[in-house]
Amino acid sequence: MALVVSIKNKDFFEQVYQVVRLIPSGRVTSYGAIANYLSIKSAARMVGWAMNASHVHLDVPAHRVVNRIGLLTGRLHFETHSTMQERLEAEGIKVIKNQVQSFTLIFWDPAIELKL
DNA sequence: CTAATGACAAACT
DNA sequence: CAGTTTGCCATTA
Repeated sequence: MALVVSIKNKDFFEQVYQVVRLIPSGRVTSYGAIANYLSIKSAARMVGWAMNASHVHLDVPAHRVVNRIGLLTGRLHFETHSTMQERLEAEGIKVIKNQVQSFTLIFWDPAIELKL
């Protein structure tokens, strides 16, 4: 299409999508954790950027990705401002005021879960 | 190439 | 403790 975004950027985004797809149901992770796993720890913003483009990648459960304190900062980018929370609650994750409850308990760190 | 932006994060005031 | 500033790095204009 017209918005095929240049040509090669996929490389970076694909890695982000791959990790996000591996997030188990009922678990969440943070942008920074994913960035860290991809060896770009200081570029957590890039992960969020990839999520923004993930709208065409329906396999990417972007709702399981929140910021470092478990806040659903990306909810505004979903279909509605409540889609993200509803999907999380559908997986058994309690969300109050856009904040994931027991965040540290359901936090899924790829650097740890996917380590060799 | 320069400047601006962004679904973050850590440091600072 | 809440709000502001800076760093980070890829993408876009």
